[in-house]
Amino acid sequence: MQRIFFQKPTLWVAKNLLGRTLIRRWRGREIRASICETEAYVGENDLACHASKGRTKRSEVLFAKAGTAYVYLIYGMHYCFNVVTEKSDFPAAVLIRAVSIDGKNFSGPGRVCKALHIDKRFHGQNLIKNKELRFERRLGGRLKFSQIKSGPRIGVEYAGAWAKKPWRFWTIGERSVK
DNA sequence: GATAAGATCATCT
DNA sequence: GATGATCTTATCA
Repeated sequence: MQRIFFQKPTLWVAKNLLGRTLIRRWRGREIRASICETEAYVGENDLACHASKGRTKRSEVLFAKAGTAYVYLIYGMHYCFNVVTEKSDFPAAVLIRAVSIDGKNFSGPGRVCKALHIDKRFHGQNLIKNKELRFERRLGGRLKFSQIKSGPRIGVEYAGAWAKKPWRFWTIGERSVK
């Protein structure tokens, strides 16, 4: 996929990633994961976004070029995989929350990373031309708008009004709620 | 089935 | 020293 895709508005990217395939080359195999749930984190004003505290060592990568991987560890044991969006120096990203592999559902950022063997080695890597981890161009037509649902993001209650924004997107039939 | 607790650490204050 | 963009397991009903 081209960088220009990720340079578009984050909410657009989050929606348009649904139904696309993420391909992970691992030990000579190709793991094909269809994306079924995403979340958008947009800018320093978004209190749920890690960049809301400014440009720090942790959030630095969010300011990088669109198409860069943002991977971090949470709760001491789970990795979360994001793709940086929009223009450089504007901190925004899309979190991959759930994928489907061989018909099996992996819901939750931690499980997605486990299934795809993603860890902090990918942090800061450019995914536009990456052999180990890349997005496939869509094969069929684009997902119908009616197949996409949205709702508030998960686990960000502390973000006040920002927590209520319907910036989580999932495909119908794949909802993975807690 | 539902809810609660425990794990465990990089990053920020 | 506190705290998460969480998941698994245990303990209830």
